[in-house]
Amino acid sequence: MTITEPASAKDAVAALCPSVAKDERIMLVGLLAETAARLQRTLGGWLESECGLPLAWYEVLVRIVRSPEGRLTMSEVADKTVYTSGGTTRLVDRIEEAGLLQRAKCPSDRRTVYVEITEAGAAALAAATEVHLSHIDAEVMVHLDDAERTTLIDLLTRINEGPASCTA
Amino acid sequence: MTITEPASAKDAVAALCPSVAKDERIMLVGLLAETAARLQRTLGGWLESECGLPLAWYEVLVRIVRSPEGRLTMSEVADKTVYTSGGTTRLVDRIEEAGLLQRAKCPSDRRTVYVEITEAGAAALAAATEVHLSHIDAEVMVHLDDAERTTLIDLLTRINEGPASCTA
DNA sequence: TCACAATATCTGTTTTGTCAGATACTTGTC
DNA sequence: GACAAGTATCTGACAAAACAGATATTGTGA
Repeated sequence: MTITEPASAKDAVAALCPSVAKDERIMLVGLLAETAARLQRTLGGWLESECGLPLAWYEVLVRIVRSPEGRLTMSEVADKTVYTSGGTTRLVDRIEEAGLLQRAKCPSDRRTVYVEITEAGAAALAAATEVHLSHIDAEVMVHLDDAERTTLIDLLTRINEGPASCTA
Repeated sequence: MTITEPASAKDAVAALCPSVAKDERIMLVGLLAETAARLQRTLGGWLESECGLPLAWYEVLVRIVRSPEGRLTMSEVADKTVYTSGGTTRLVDRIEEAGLLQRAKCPSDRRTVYVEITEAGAAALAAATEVHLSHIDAEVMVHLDDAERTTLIDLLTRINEGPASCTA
């Protein structure tokens, strides 16, 4: 009979602590999730309450505008927003129903559906951007100078680019 | 009568492009969301398929182990994981039902509920950590050297710390 | 050309999380 | 001590997203 009865879970935890709790790699992944979630909560809440535009919709509209063709396929929207195909269908359904974007046929491949922004969507995006930027400045940019912002974008871009792209 | 009929939405988009599509601040917020979501998809998928432990559960367990007392209140879990209080109640319900953590009473305040890890939870956490770390190394750390990882943690930590904490 | 694998999107169902409000407890004031 | 205000957690109803599989279309090799 040992003495480990009362706080055995705590002992197990103590054994874990150095390896788990302080590992920078695990901290980084958790911190990334936490930061993104917190920004989505705060910035998204303000954007929606002040503009009536959910942040998820904003992200879709921005990515369409950003694209070279001014339109994306459903698959591209799904990939860029990291939703499943089913989730994308329904998200686009809602935004389309609100009149901010529209589906269009692809003449060369009848499976493909293009997603384009409407005039109302462009107007909503422009109005929301002004509000959004002011909140980003107040909430995020006060913590970063220009060089740090660029660094952060660079590091995140590299993480985001998936499996190591180096060949040699 | 103007000539703006056919591609008027495109014109509106063109007017937006410089200000919206290329603004580093908006890119940063979108990139942060995208990166976090992508990692949750990939790392979370692997963790769950190989260990049966959802990433959201892992994050809760890690934060409990990381805490000085080895336990958190429901409010603290909610704050650290960026869930609502209701969402936290249900998340903790599920993890508790799986036997990986347990609620405990707070003697000094009967409203407060402590959340502690169980032996099974500690074991699951230890097993999952090994798997999780190998995937983090392969998916994330190949893109960053040690200094960059530290920089990234620093920048994210500052963003995460909410409203500017400077006083003068 | 026909069968068959691959691709793009959509749908039925279930899980997950939010929101608003309920409940239970504590604290400060009179 | 009683009351109002504040705090911590939980619950009911709803919305959003995942998962698995269906449907339609395209590309490919015998």
